[in-house]
Amino acid sequence: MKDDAKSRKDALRDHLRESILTLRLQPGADLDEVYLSDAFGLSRTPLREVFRQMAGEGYLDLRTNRSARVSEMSYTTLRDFFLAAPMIYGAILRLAAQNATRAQIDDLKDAQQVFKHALRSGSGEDRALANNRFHDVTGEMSGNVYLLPSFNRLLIDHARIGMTFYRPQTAKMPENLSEASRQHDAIIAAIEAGDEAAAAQLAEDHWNLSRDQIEMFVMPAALDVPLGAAPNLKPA
Amino acid sequence: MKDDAKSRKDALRDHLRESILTLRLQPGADLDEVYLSDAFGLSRTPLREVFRQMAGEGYLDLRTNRSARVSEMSYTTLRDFFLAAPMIYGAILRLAAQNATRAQIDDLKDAQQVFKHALRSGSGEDRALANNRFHDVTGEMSGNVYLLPSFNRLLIDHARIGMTFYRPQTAKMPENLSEASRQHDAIIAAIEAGDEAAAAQLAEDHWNLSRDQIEMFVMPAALDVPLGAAPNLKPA
DNA sequence: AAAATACAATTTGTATACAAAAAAGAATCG
DNA sequence: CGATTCTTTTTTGTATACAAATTGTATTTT
Repeated sequence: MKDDAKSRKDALRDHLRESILTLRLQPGADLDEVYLSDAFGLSRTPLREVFRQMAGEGYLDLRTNRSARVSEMSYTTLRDFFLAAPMIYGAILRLAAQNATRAQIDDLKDAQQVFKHALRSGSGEDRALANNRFHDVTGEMSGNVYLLPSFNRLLIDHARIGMTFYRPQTAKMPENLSEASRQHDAIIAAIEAGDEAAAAQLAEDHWNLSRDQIEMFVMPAALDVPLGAAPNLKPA
Repeated sequence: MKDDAKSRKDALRDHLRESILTLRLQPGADLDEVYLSDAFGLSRTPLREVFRQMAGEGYLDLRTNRSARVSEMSYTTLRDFFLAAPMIYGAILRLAAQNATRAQIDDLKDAQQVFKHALRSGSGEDRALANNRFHDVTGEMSGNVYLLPSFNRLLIDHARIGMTFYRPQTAKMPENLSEASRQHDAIIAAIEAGDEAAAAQLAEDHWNLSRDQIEMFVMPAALDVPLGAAPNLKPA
């Protein structure tokens, strides 16, 4: 177990990545250079290099003479997200079905095992990270350097959107999640069979499910309370 | 005219960017930190931050304990390029037609003027940079943060591919270039009219033209020399 | 003479010191 | 009081010094 500067940089990167994907660090949050360099045993020089790299990947925003921030999310980005995601992910899964290696398919199955476990017993954070890992592997499978920059950018906000909207407040949530899990299984099968068309279709289905969940959250069923009655806000 | 550290960083960035896009710095070329920091009046710390950022954008490859390199291009990437480019660029132009502002359309027209001028009297480098600028503006118009990472990555290699394959060796080259220029005009018209479908179609046409040029370069017409005769390699 | 090793020179990575800019707080004026 | 200016404190940016790793060269060994 090495503990050199490089592995401490990796530790910082992983920490920031997980914190951002799980919303432990919220969009727009300021990062403290001296605190982080202290906490991870790095001087500010290598720390700032990590910032620059993660800014390029879409995790952070850098502004001159101001602190680094977790990249923002807005309602505009939500719209842009659902415009771009089906197309990019369709292409990614198509290429994955064409190019996936045996080892990558095994990785994907492992990731799905972890995801299923997170569904049963894990927290929302575990679920988001496991889901992120699953899709990340499909990106590796596609192996197209020109699609990956956008895809990886999408995965960041996919995790964050999931953390926002997949909360146990609607009755249909667990149902949606097991449907998502079934879709993962179908994606694995399509890739393993080299079935491009099926893979592309599954990509679209997967986004429609996400969009439904978000619609449910943004536009909940109206409260069933008679006019004039005081809604019981605090259930015993 | 300021000459502070920030503007020197910008100068370095622009220099590297132009050198890479025009192939003055070839794919795989090593970059000398001390030489560059000397030449641009920066210490190595800010210089390395520029490296990290440009690596994130796809201009450079960084390897630990080894010099930074101009990002590689291979025949694999050429294939990946033509798989991804029509889809991404189609989406970009579609969104550009939806969202372009008056000011952006003026920018695009300016860029096209510069491109036309480069066609007539400029060098191949001028042409590549002007073309890059044109497409860059269409990216701005689309305004979709999820598509731009891949699109910008594509534009880097688009310029480099153009520098490689658009050389004055085939008779059809000038013809192809004026066709490209006409397509630019048509793209401007489609965006100005808000005609999404036309814009998307033009994106596809534009890539087909590029692909034709490359095919012509990679698979030239066979030399018309009778069997047994010595081809005249050095024309008087 | 070729391969292997040891040593020197160069280059990359990190820490620290200092300069410059923002933010926060104190004093002044309306 | 509230807004504004000035001063102090904190934070960000850059330069430099040093440590670690890599590359190149000379020497030794077979």
